[in-house]
Amino acid sequence: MTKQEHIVNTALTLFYTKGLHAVGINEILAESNVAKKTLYNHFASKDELICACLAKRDTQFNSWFEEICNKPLAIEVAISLFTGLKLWFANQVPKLGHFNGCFFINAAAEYPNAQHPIAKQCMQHKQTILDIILTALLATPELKNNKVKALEIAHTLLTLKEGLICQARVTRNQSLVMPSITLLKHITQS
Amino acid sequence: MTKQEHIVNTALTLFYTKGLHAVGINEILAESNVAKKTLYNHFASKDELICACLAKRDTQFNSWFEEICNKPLAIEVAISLFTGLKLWFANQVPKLGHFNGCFFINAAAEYPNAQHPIAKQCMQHKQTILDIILTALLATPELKNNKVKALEIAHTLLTLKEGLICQARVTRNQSLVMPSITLLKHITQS
DNA sequence: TTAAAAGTAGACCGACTTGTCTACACACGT
DNA sequence: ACGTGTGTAGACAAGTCGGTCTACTTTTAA
Repeated sequence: MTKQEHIVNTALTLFYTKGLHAVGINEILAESNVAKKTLYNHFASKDELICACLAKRDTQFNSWFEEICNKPLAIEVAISLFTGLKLWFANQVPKLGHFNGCFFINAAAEYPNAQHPIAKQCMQHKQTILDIILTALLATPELKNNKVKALEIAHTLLTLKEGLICQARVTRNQSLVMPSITLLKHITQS
Repeated sequence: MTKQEHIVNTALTLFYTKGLHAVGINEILAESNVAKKTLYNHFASKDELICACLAKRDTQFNSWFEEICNKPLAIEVAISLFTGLKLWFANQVPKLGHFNGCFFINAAAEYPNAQHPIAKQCMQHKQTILDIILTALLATPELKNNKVKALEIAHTLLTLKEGLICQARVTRNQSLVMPSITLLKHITQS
């Protein structure tokens, strides 16, 4: 593992669990046992390090999310999504780390200016997630010829996903997934 | 208006638009034209001021939210909720200020420790919102005798609400409400 | 073997943080 | 008229922040 990767890994864990403003450069250095000069050799500023962490989390999360969504039928995509989320909330997805909400929503909350590179990267992540869901839905026989409906369902699934993450994050309650699942059954019946 | 109220109003606006850690005491003082001693006469610490702001936002938001939910039929509660959110996202609800997501979700993102008073207050707010929705649903003829289903729908509506707020916040896209509404129509048909 | 690259440890800088404290001004009820 | 709130203005303390820089050591590749 490169020094650079090691720094990003340590920083990502700290940023994700404590927040962006709450974690200082010195804490990252202490935790990773790296000299300050080394860090600033690889990253021009704290913001740039944060962006690298967002990028890392993006690939990390998306690879898990694509697995989750890769199901042959639309209803299975939805069910798999919710059961996957439930596992994540219960800290049973090691590669995502200890659950602390959506890193990108948390980050966006700390950088409200939409023009800021960090905010832009968070926006980009959400678009990618929508694309993953949409691609999965369009690969199913039910929806491959109905792009309009597929996009509508993808939006709805995304909304439910974000809502569940936020609720699990704030209220620390993991049992909220069930209503969404029964809801889904209603949709697919019609 | 009391000095204390004036300080809370100014602080709330700044905290909501810029984030908790991003706004310092001095900025609040400069913006409100108040002496530092005055502020610390009313609030023992910045954390206590933040808690006062959360409390203020809580009553402010809940009063709007109760209006929104106060509809005779369950389907109208849902529709009113979504159209209300859409208005909020479009900055057409003056009493809620310029839209910047859910203040409590944003705050919780900056204080991940669930034992922290600020985090607790955010949790409490979400419970109150659930209660408001549930009360509104239980007041309708369709659901007044079915508390189980009312609670299930309340949870689903809450999830959709949080999801929409987060999406509107991060992606700055207000047109996401429609899929949720068509979804709702599917439910009520069954 | 040797020169360059990349690492460590940590002093240091200026700006900013929360919070305290002094010195003074004004308003109000007795 | 006077004392007691409550307010203002701002210096100050003590610490943290991101970031730079020096001096030295280790690794790496030609």
